[in-house]
Amino acid sequence: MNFVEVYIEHNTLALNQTFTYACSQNIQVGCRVKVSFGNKECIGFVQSIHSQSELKNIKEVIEVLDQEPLLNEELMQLADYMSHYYVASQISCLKMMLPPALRPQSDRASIIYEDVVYKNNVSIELTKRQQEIVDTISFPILASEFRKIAKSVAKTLLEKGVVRLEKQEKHRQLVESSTDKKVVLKPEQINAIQTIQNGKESVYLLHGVTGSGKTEVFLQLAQSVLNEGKQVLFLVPEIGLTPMMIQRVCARFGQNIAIFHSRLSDQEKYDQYQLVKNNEVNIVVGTRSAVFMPFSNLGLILMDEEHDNSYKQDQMPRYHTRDIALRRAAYHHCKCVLASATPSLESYARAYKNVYKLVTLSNRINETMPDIHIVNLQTEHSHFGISDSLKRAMEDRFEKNEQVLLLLNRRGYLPILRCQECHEIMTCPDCGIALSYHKSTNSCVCHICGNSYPFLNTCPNCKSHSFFQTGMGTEKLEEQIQTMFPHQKIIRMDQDSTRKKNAHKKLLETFENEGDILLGTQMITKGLDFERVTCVGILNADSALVRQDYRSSESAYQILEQASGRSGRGNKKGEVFIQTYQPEHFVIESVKEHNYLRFFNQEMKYRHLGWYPPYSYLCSLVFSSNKVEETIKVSSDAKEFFKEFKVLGPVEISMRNKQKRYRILLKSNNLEYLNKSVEAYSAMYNKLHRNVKMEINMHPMYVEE
DNA sequence: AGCACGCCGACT
DNA sequence: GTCGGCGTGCTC
Repeated sequence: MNFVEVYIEHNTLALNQTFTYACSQNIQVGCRVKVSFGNKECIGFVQSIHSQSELKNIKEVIEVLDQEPLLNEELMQLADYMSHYYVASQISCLKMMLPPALRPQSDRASIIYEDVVYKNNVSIELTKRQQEIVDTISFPILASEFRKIAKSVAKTLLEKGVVRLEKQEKHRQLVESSTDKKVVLKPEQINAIQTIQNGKESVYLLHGVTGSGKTEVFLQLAQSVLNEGKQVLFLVPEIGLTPMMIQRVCARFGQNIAIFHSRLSDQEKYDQYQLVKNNEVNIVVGTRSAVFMPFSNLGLILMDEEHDNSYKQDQMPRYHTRDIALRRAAYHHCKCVLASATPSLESYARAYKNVYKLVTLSNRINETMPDIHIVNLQTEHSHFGISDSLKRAMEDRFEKNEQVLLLLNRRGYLPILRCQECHEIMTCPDCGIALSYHKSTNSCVCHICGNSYPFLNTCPNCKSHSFFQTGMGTEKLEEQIQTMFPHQKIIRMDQDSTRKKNAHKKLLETFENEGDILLGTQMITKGLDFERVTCVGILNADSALVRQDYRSSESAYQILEQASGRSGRGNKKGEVFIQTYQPEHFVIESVKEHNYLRFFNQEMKYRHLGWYPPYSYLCSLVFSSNKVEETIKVSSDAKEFFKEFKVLGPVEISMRNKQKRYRILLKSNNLEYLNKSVEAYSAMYNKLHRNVKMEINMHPMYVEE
């Protein structure tokens, strides 16, 4: 009889311990089991196996769900590391390692099968038509395809036993074939490739300006690792935002690829996961969850746009893909290349200190950086949010049959609904923040929780019917630009217009073929590469600068620099117009000069003064409950507990779910001690207070919330 | 987390 | 007199 230590599938830190069950069958660590827990049945995950146990009243495992372990040694260890490092429950980390279809909560993978037609090796008299069909088809073939071709004959052929049906796991084809463009490398690119290939260092920061040909460097590095018979992991931020990157990787490596991202269905994720597990592919391209793929022989990790915030998960476990990637690279003794035109301060600081090896691509392939014009909105006239100089530039582009990109980082029609009578703002009942008006759905939408309410054109406070028309989002901008340029084709890209699957791709294709203006939110700043785009307009550069967050300058710089980088990527020189009320801001000036180092040095001074990362480690604790006094009390107690650290707060932050929230922020330069303290507090806390929820975020990307 | 047990107020 | 509120304790 074996005794197994099992994590119970309940995503709570209060239950972050193993329970012992007896098991008479053969079982291995990393398998799922069905057990009775309390008075109900639960799925558990086997963490360890022992031959004896001190406990009495041990129940027996009801059923062993997996014959082979779902996770290997490496991934089991990784889950354990994550759980401690991010102070998350073990089971939540274990779940992250698996595609949804295999996660402990689901009993069995709901694997979809499909019918496949095989030809039998028999000789039977056939009619001319039947023979013709059998000859033209190349077997095996999908049953649906077979029926399409054979039509009425299909049934007969089956009955006669000429062909047979077999069930097979359905594997969807995600890789699209496209043609690879051959590229001649610039000396700078060759140098970068050689530095990385010949280097002894394990982590590289590839700082390449936008349009410097980072992708080709990736592809060449990948190729040489593949030639050694090893696997490559290629991480990208949001898959929808980097369709061009995917296309190029597919074009180069064809069928050898698995693609993994959040927009796949559970079944598709399972398929792609199996491709890796069964060693059927050697390259994985994917977003942050792809970092947990079951590699057996990893040879290289490439992380594109390493600064991107979508690499940090904002639900338990709140991991950062970069941390995991570095750890996996260390385990597999392989190199990890972090790349960006606008590296995160953390990474660049490490490269500065030679913890990472810095590799720089400072020239564009076409040798010309776009000209940046700063438009001072304090002095220059603007109409519909477009300044005169930007308007002139746009008219000029349309005459030359070139394209324009407009960035407005705010979706919807009106960002705020303020009543003209009582000046009341319509707010989200759950989050307490202003609702945006969306004209397309005639509704008020909360951009935090996503809830939407029908717009009744009546102020809930004073029943008036008139609202101020101040500010604008992408919907309104689209409308107004269309009146300004009635003959131009405008494509709007934001969360609302890209909700459907593949909407991204379709919009971008339409823009490339027949569009004149692409307007959108942040999502148009990433990874787009259109030769005819020679003008980029950033309409509200200030909105990014004014956020109350220690990282706001950094993300503002990233957005502005990345957006600028979309201009003039082809043969023609590009221009960028940045509209701002603070033209002298150091972020704006650094972007104007294309001077990352200036931005870096200045921002590092501010971080040093405020003792923020990379000079310190942060941990945010957010408390919430429906009892305000108790929440305040608990958060103050927490501050007392952490009195050896620097603690900011408690401060009230925006509501969630109708509940007020209070946050404290811990700062320390001793990561290990901070981590141990938070873990100890968490273990204690979950037994103590159950009516006040605490959310732990180690190394948060935002603290303003 | 989810459920049972247990002790107090407002109801047929 | 009971129904049901949620504080507390436990789950191998």
